[in-house]
Amino acid sequence: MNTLSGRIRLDFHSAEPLYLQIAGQIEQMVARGDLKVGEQLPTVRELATELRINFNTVARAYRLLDEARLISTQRGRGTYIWEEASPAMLEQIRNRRLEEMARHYLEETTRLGFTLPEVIRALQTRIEKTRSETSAPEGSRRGEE
Amino acid sequence: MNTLSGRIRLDFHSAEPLYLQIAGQIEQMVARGDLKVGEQLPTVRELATELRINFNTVARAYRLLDEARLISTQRGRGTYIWEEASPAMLEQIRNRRLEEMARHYLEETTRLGFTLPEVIRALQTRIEKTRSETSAPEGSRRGEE
DNA sequence: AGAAAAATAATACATTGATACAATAAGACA
DNA sequence: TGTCTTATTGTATCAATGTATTATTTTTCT
Repeated sequence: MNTLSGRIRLDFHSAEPLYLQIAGQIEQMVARGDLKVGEQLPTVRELATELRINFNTVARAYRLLDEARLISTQRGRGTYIWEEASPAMLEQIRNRRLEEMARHYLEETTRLGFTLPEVIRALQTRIEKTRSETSAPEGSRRGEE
Repeated sequence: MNTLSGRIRLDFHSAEPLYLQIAGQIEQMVARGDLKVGEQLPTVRELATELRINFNTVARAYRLLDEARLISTQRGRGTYIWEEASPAMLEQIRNRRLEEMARHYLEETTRLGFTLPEVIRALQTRIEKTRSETSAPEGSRRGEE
């Protein structure tokens, strides 16, 4: 039995979609401190059974919160409250990650003995490859809506 | 305590599966020469405990590298860096790593919602920063970390 | 009413974890 | 020395988890 169970109330008559109701209520619980950092949420199937809805609807709510960096969904493991729940810090963290990844990319490639031109070249190649992959096929994308 | 312990970093938020992260980082170490031919890797359970994951996930990474003839897994004995890893093969691995690093860099940054210009910009910034650090000699920057 | 879009559900899938198993090594003991 | 037992190693199988794709239902708009 998880913390969430029995604490989410769905209004099936509401104009607000179920997945938004779920996401909103979880958001509130985090804001109130009812859900603490690192805490595990019920699985999509558990919560879906509780609420008598399809687990994909719960998954959609989770994905929304995941993209907002409020929770962390991990395939095969479960979903957890994100370690950094502060909205103010998010942008800073995000930018720091960008710097970190750039630094890491440079460090590791040059440590392998590649020259700067080679490293940049590899990135360009990859960019072009990604372009042709995402434009050509009948694209399934993630960040839609 | 094995060479690997404490040198593999997992990102549980990444879209990249854990077993691929592990395999990739081991490959990286071999390409860098941090892991030498014949050297024993930690057991699947050891490494799994370190990383706080299930040992089957480590086993999967090992199996991947085993199939690629980079390591040799032996039931009841342990896993070792493959004895007959030819220089040509190491070179191949090295190039594969370059591609992988580029792909990973792009994937993770765009997953965080950064645009291509932002990503490239971050890399340029980092390059310049590195330049000024290495030319203005505060020190022998070696391969630490 | 009919078409388009959004929300929800159904199904198949990939990743991770739990558990039991098989092979090898190491030590005990006759 | 030889064999037995035990511990340690990777392997196989299946369950549990979130994800992706597609279909169906519901809502919205004209």
